[in-house]
Amino acid sequence: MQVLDPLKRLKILDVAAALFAAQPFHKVLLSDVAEAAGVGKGTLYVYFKNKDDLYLSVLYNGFCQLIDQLQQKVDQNQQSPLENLQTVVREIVRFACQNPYLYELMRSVPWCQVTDNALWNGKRTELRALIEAIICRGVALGEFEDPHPELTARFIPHLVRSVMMDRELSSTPETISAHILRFACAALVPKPLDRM
Amino acid sequence: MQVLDPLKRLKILDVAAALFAAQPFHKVLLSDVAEAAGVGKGTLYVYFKNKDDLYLSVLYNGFCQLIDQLQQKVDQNQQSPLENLQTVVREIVRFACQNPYLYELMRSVPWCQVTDNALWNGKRTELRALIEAIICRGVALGEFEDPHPELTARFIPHLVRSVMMDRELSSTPETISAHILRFACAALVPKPLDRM
Amino acid sequence: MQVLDPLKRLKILDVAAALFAAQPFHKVLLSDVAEAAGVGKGTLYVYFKNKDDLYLSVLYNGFCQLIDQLQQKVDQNQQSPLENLQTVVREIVRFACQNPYLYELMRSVPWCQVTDNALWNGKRTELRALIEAIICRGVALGEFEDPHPELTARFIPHLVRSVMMDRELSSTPETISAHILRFACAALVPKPLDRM
Amino acid sequence: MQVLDPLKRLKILDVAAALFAAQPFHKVLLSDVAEAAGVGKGTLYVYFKNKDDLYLSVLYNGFCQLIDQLQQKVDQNQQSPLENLQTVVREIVRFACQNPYLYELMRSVPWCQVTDNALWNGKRTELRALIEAIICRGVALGEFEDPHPELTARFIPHLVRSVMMDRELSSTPETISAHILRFACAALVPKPLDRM
DNA sequence: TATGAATGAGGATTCATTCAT
DNA sequence: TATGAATGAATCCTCATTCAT
Repeated sequence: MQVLDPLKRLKILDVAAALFAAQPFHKVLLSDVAEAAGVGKGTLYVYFKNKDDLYLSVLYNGFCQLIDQLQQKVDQNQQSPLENLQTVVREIVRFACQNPYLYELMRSVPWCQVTDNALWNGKRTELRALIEAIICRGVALGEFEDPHPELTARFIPHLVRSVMMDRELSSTPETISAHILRFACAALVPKPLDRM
Repeated sequence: MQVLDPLKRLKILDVAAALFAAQPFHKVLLSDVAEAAGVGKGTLYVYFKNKDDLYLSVLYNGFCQLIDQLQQKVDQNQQSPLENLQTVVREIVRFACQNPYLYELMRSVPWCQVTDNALWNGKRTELRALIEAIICRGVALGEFEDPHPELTARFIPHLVRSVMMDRELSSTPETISAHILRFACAALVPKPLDRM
Repeated sequence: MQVLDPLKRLKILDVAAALFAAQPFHKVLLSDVAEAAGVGKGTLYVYFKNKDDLYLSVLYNGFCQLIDQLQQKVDQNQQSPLENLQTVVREIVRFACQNPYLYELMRSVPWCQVTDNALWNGKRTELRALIEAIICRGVALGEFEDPHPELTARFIPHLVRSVMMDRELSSTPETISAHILRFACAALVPKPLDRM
Repeated sequence: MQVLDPLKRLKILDVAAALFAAQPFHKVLLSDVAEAAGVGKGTLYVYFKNKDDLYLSVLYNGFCQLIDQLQQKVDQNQQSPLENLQTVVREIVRFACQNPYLYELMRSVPWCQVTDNALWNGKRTELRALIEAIICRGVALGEFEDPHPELTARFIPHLVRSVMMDRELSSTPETISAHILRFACAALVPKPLDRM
């Protein structure tokens, strides 16, 4: 869809993200979204097919942002797999702290049946692949040891979420990152003597 | 609330769990719940105050079931913390496999603002406490090593969910339990040489 | 569709017929229909799928009524084809005068795409067939003379409509019937001898 | 209203006639009209006050066209009332075959309450008057016999429409004209002597 | 107690119309 | 003049909830 004013579209996505994450879908009124975005109710329908489409676009947009940021950070500087992993965890935690609502939203498989569901799953896979690639590289270089990198790759984002879910903790991003990393590295980094 | 037919109540909770887990709250119609449970729409209001109450009861019921099963298994036989942890993980995985909808549902922070929200959250805390207690006991006995048992306790249920979420893997409960345990133990069980 | 209270359904159809005929479709508000029928807005949706369905049901209902009345009158008493034709014209005029709105509505092929469109066309055909049968019987008995009974059959209802359309005439039903009959008989009844 | 590009105005009227005739008023979107006419939505408001005005203009335009053609043909050559009637019927049928949508549209009483409704209805009256005049002249000359010329005048256009409405017949304009004329003349032309 | 017909507040969506360009 | 993005009033429709039976 050729979009008229991309900035207006982003503005809408932005305020919608905050609203959708703060309340369940059915409590978010499009009139609230419109008002918060400073546009008319009808304008929402110029940029999005309907409420479901808006919701989905919010999720997709957030996903893309996160992956782009990760990819950029990982590609940017030549780092070891361990450093990469640290970077990824820190970035995810940072993103989750900055966009707690959005990150929580991204948890679930979207229930709206849209035509480009494939596109969607593609992004999901992309994130997993990005993490898995780091682990695999680590295994190849002998830095990591992991019989199931694809499982571990799935764990990482969930570990972040598990901590984010209970906001009353008010742990700092650093504490969270550190604990997750400790957790992940314990499983990945081979030790002089085997255990278990 | 003194209820006349506890079995009918459970039947309703059961089908509601399946429906709530498969779709977001607002797509679950009470008429669907009633039909699936084989009762009249009005009957739902005999057993539950309203839709929010039904939703919350489903969650509460789920936590009670899971915790009861866990507590029973843990108390039952005198075991070491490590064995306890293994038991807990296996039981959670088993529960999640048997009640995939319910377990998936239990993930979320409840957004309904009802009076007995606290009661509800109490159960979630209870589950965490149960796991945390095992870890703390392990630390006390020198079997485990963990600077943040309360964080680790939060991780466990989410690790299970992270694997459950992608059903296409078709991993067996055993595989899942094993990988999660490997992961958790790596972080908890001290090794001859420290790292990090 | 098994209908709950057939009388309520008829009541709704009745007031809806008046409203739909007095104004174009888009000016008829369902809230007006509900109020006029003395029921809640939601009740309309218990008896009809949506606004289009209600509109269509009004038309269909009117059609059925008219045809039933005609069939009854024609079957009732043993009459000659000419007498039958007179009866039919008088009945149509009477119906049109009693239900001017409804009759005007029935003019057009319904534009709502409904599943039982066939059912609909069936009724339309039924009316034509009823009239055509009378003409054909007349031709067979030598009372009428008509190379195209199927065309003539189509004319009759339109002749009525043509007169009904301009209400300011305030001709009596009798005048209208008489003129239409004179018109039709002139074309149908063979003459060496004058008639009427 | 002084209009800059009369051809663009006609183009709009043309496509609007087709759309209005094919669907009820409320299903015709101005965006559809604009697109079909190859102009911008705003342009419609340059040539017409609003949607109602466009609709009315379509009808008015149609009547003007038809009446102009008829008047011209009737005035053109000195003819007997019977010949005039034949000309009129043939011309109406021709017009209806060439502008089936427009003609079908002209059937209805206009429901828009606009100020120049009168102007509009005047044109309809004009058409009736034109036909009535022919019949009256015939009666005056003793060629016709009709107690209610004003009723008969109303019949003619509707007879045409009644045949046009069912396109599956695929009768030629000639067949249609012939049957209508047979019908009309039967009622109008006095006989001891055979007619046509 | 169990029911489901009736309800109407609430919210998504449409589309004629405007106006800055 | 021509445009089409933006608008919001208008209205259809949903669905949780009630209550007479």
